[in-house]
Amino acid sequence: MIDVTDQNVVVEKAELIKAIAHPIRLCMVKNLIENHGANVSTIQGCLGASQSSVSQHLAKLRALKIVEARREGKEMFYYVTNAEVCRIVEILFDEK
Amino acid sequence: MIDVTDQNVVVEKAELIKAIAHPIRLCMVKNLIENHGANVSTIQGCLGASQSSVSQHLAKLRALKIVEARREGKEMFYYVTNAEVCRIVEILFDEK
DNA sequence: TCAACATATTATAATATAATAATATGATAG
DNA sequence: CTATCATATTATTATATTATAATATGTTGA
Repeated sequence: MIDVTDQNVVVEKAELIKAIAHPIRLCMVKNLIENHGANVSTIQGCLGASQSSVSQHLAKLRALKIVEARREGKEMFYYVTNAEVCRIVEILFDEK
Repeated sequence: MIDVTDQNVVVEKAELIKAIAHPIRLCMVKNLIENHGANVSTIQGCLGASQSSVSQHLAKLRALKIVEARREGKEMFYYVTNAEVCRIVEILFDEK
């Protein structure tokens, strides 16, 4: 009666939104969407967070394929690659 | 340069999605939306969770006004009252 | 009134997440 | 090659979340 597939989907979706359910990460994702990506120092500048903190939060977003990064010389350029997350952020910050 | 209002909005939104960023709570909300509400024993039956666990998770959802409850005799009837959350759940479980 | 049912609350222990500090890696200019 | 800049990783501690167990509250029928 309990569909295990469905259960797994719920767990996965919960993990996905958990990844953006933190002020720093949500702010990062929001800004990355608005600005079509940015490098780490820029992201850091916007928030008040430490280098290590920003990097660790980005690692979590990367782990769930919410963002990806490409190297640009010394810097890393991050951008959002998850359409579902984009839609959710849109709903959250939509001035209706 | 840093808009405190915006900061607060981000914190609030992060709290909102954090409330549904747990498998049990996400499953509850999803089912409550699909079934237009339910009483606690029904909710409990669907999940494998204990009475106490279900009740505590419902309390969190209540605290953020994601759900409300009305008494119906001995039972409590819960239903989702947050439109934003409905839209997010819709996106998450939409068979595209 | 009281037993039982449905649900909520509280306390506590287990686990997960986050912040901080220190160190490591990779790229480039010189 | 090496110093420096940009970022990542690791270790550790502080804090928050969760599950479990026990107890409390409110409702109803006998």
